[in-house]
Amino acid sequence: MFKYYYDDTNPKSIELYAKNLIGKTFNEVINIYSEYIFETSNENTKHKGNLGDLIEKHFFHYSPNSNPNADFKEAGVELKVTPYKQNKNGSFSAKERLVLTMINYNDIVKENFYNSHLWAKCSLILLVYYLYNKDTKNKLDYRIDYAKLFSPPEKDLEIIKQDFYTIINKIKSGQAHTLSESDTNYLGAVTKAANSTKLTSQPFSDKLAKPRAFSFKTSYMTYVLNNYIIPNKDTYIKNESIISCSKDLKNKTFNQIVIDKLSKFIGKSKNDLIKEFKLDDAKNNKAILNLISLRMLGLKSNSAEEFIKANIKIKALRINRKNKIVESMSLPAFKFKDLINEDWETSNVFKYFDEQKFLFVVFKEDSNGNYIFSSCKFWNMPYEDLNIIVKDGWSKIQNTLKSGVILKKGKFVSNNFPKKSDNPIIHIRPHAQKSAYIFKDGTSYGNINRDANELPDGQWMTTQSFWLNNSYILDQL
DNA sequence: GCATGATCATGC
DNA sequence: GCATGATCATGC
Repeated sequence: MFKYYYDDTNPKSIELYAKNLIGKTFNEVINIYSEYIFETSNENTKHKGNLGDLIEKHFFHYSPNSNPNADFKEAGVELKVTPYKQNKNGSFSAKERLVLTMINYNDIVKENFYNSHLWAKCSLILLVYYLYNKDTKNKLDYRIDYAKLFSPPEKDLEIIKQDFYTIINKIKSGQAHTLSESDTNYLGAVTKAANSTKLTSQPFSDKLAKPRAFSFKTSYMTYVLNNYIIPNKDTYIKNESIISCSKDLKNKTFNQIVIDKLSKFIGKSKNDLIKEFKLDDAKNNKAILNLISLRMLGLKSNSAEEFIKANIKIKALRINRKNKIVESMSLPAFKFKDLINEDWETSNVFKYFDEQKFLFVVFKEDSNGNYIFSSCKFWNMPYEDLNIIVKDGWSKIQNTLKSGVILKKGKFVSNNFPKKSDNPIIHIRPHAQKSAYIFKDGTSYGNINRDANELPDGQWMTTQSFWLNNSYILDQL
């Protein structure tokens, strides 16, 4: 038998043994390595930790546990079995965040980073990646492709520590109930409960909070996957970094470093900055303010390592002379048939704002019509805005889909979806290259397949997306 | 003047 | 060619 063909006090030995998993499906692993008779009925297929438990039990031959120490205590190694996926364009992403350990609101405020359970769970991780495929019916047929030890690099660790204290400080100020994953950069506080109604107490407020766990964000894990796990990729490109050295993070937070870099340029006009950075201001370059923002940060491209890991989008905003933000801000387009079947907590809109951070770079129009760089700020949607106001707007849009969309032909096609004025934060609007419709009477126009998608009742409508109201964005600055 | 519907521009 | 970010422009 294969029992104990590894030294559980030695990380390298555990990793070496784990390499036996590579190229095998979970079923094959069980057939080859299990010393038990495997009973499928015992495996609750809904339990997410399931595949990890399976590897612990049938491959490493120890009992699954949920204690706060690392799985291989002597070696200080934590085992994580986690999915990745292939995107439409061929690239690979982590499928989900990596949950590390529950946050005990009452205890965590007494801990520091290095004596926390979190550190025991994330200092050295054996990452076992399997390829997720939505067409594979039986999870046991997923194939394991990588098994590798991972420790967060020094620079990442500094940011993770900052995230840890951001979360702790929010708990200390009695705000555990407004925690959100997008509050932080690499380490997030993700909701973790059997159902959304379960709540728990917090030390500095009477308000009950959702139970949460520390996790590495999906965006962070995608970077880890592509840069530390998948070996020797042909396409490997070293991303630019904003932070050159981990020492820089000892005295200042990542966010503060970014703000300081940008702030040096406050007061300069768009035209000043175009000259300064020798940019080509082609007449209709819609990305010029974004490009300027990148250059102010010392970046050549829109792919800074830290922004990818933290899921941060740079948004250049224009405030005109009347003190209005010129445009609302679009989200990725959605399909009606997806939206109508969604629940709020797993909806794309919720996920987007729960996970997305923004760096707003604000340009204000002066009396001569010049846009002047005036301020910048990191932003993520506050918990209650998302879970009360946006949720309400989202539900009403979903209800219109359920009760039936009425399209009215004219020069423009109008509809009965809730309007911008019906919700303080979000509205929906067309988002396609051209408009395209199929009406109830069978008439149609436009490139249906490219620009429209089907409504529940068989009509087709120009593809829409959610937008953040410009008035709301202004309030957030 | 602004909301709403529509479309342009860029990067992959 | 598509997805997404950014902006235009008509009609109320």
